[in-house]
Amino acid sequence: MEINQSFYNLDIDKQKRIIEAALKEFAENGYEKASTNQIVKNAGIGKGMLFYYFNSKEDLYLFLINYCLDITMVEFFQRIDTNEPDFVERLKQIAEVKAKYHLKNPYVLNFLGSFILNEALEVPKAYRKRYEELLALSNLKLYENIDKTLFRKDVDTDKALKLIQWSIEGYQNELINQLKNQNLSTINFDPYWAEFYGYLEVLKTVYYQKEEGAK
Amino acid sequence: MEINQSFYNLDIDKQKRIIEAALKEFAENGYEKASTNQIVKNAGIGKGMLFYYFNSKEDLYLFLINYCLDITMVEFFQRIDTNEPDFVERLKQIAEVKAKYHLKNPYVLNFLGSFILNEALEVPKAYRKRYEELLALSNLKLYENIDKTLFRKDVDTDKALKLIQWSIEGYQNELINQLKNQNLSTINFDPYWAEFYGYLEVLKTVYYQKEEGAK
Amino acid sequence: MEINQSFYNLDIDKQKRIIEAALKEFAENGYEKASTNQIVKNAGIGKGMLFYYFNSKEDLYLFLINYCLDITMVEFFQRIDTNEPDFVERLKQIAEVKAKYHLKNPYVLNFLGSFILNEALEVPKAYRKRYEELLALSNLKLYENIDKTLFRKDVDTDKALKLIQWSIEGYQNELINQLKNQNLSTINFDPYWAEFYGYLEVLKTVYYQKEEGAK
Amino acid sequence: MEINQSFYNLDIDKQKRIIEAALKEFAENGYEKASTNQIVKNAGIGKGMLFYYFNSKEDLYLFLINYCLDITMVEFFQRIDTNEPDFVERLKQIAEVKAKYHLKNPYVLNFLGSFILNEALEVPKAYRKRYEELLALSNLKLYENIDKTLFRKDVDTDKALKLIQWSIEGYQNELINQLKNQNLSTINFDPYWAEFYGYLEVLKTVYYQKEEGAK
DNA sequence: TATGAATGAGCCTTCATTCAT
DNA sequence: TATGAATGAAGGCTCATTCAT
Repeated sequence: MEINQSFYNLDIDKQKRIIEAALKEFAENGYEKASTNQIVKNAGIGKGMLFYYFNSKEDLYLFLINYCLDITMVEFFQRIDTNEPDFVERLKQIAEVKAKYHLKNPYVLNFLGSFILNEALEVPKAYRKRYEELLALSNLKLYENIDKTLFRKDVDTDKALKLIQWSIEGYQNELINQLKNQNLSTINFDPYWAEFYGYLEVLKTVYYQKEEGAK
Repeated sequence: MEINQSFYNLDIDKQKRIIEAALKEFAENGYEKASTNQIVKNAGIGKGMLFYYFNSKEDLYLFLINYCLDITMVEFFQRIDTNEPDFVERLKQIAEVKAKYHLKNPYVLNFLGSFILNEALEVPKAYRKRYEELLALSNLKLYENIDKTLFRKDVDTDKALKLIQWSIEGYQNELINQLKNQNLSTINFDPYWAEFYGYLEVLKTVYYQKEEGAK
Repeated sequence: MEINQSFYNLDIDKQKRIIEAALKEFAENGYEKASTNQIVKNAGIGKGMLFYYFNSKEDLYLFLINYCLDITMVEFFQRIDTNEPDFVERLKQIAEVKAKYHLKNPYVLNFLGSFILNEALEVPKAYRKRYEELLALSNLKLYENIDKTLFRKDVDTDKALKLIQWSIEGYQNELINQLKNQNLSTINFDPYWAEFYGYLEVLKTVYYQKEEGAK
Repeated sequence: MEINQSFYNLDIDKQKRIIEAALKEFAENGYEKASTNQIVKNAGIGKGMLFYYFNSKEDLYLFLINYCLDITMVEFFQRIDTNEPDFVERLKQIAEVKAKYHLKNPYVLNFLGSFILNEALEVPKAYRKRYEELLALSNLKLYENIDKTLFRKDVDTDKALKLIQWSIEGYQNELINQLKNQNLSTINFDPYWAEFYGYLEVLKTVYYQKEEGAK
């Protein structure tokens, strides 16, 4: 279950090469179809070393889950600034952090996505738990310190928060779907951000109170 | 490409057992990892029969796509009544139809989901096309004959429609996630419907105009 | 080991259809690769009947050996006229009988050929023995009543007989090889016969004594 | 298409065991029916190694074709001395070379024979071509530098050459047939050579001119 | 008799894992 | 440490044979 310490004694570069090769292979093919042969070939190491470092394909997979959760924690959640009390603005900020994180770690999100869907492998409870803790943290980051007085009074604010969140997730999913088969590095994202901000304005208009001073 | 007619001569029950076993295996494991051995074991038929009926794993998969698209057409799309002009009410109706369809055909939706994601198998264009036709029909069923005058004038109505749709999809996904590992037949869905209707009311409140006569 | 008598109660036509289908399949593919499915399809009978008549693929094969040996006896050996005392003329006659027999029973010779080569199946001794009896008969037909005085005195006549026989077999094999992939029914055999007769004349010239009376 | 270099790093003995096992299996059963299971069992190697070395059954087969053509070139054709102008002596010499080659490489000739007959596998043109080049070389080695003045004038010399060649092939085939099921290493071939030389003398007597000086 | 659906052993091939070097 | 050769279980699929109808 534990990986061999000697892995950490490798060049950082070699570690990275191995991890990226594995993430890529798992993200693109899923757990079962992923080939350890392909991984060692792409990583440029001998077949035996993969199993020396990680014992088994399964342990490698579990290691990667932890790795991705760590990365996500550091490069995503810790960068979310919870001082912004405006919920829609908060979501906007999160979207921006997420975009950077995704560009920097292209396989991580896909890998985590495939991990959630994966039912082929019996993932130990501990890993699911860590993931759920991250989800909980996600909620905290999302709702902590939000100024609910901005919302109109004639609807339940918690419901409103959820509806807004879902709207935004829906937009992002649709975008991901559209861009799925394109080369991300060649895309000009500006129009998408503009469109996104347009939607955010609508959300503010319908869910927030009319601004007093504005009148 | 064509399946063996003798399959249709089987007990309806046996046909169902085979189809369900295959849908389940594919939905849970994806095309490549799905094991025909597992399917025959779960279906309780001999090893050779699967290939006698369906020639190959691939043809079985394509058969299932068609089967699921047919089911979905008949038991989902054809039951949506487009006479209802109120968008939120329309969504409510669709949710109800979808719930029945899902309870009756528990693996179909999962399978179709896995089919969309599948990159392992080169699915013939015709199948993708049928699926896209269904998606187009879906839009028709969703937006056809909707009364846009119900919406408030200070936001773009098309944006509003999208935001509402995403909200509702978000709610449904969250629900599915929560209920994923429970035995559906033992659940009392009433509280969930109540919660759902609550959300719909909020959407009406925020996105629709104040009703004239009400004042 | 014995085939089911009911086979003989079938229409002669149906019997023929089955036998020809089986001979063709075995001759073209060899014992192992021959498909009983293909045989029943070509014969136009149900899968079960083949095994009802012949018990097993192996027994069918053995039946066909006997059948071909019988045919060969009747349509080949019995038609060779051993009154011709001139060895080369005898061989010429045999070649003509063989050609007719081959045209009438296109698969029989190929099948017998494949039977001799076959080491995949342990053919019972009895069948090999019958085949060897036929070979013995072949020798009889070939050498019986031959006028050895025609041969020159300075070489061993038995050796000469063998050498002549091999020469002719060599010619025939080469011809078969050349014609292998052509449609026999479209070939004009006359030039080949002329060439063959040319070789026979050479054989007479070199192996026979100078004719007395001719001088 | 290329075989794994590691095959060549094996003990020569192990290489031989594998090659011989494969040649035997293919020669005796043909391409389709030959079982890779049988080959690995006879070669005493693990199931996966055959595919590690040779990728596929087909590539193994193609490798063997090349291997046999190489062997035949080196151990058969290159040893034929075309300085001997006497055709019968040439054939005698060829027979001796062939015998050595056959004893040293018992399965090669059988395998090549089965390769020619093989219709199951679409053998790449290059292989057929190499084989045909060998056949062409064979003709060269057979007829090059032959002194045709030795032959009697009253028959066509080319016909005579063919008839002689067929006679000798016939003798060899008959011999092979007779010895087929015996253990070659225990046979004393001397009497067969004596018999063979006897036949050669007859051929000289009948096809050559009477020697001038002898009279 | 006659059919063809049903079975399961065996086919070639892949791949995670082990181990000699 | 590091390699990659070696193993064998499992994969999809075929096919002679049996059996319910």
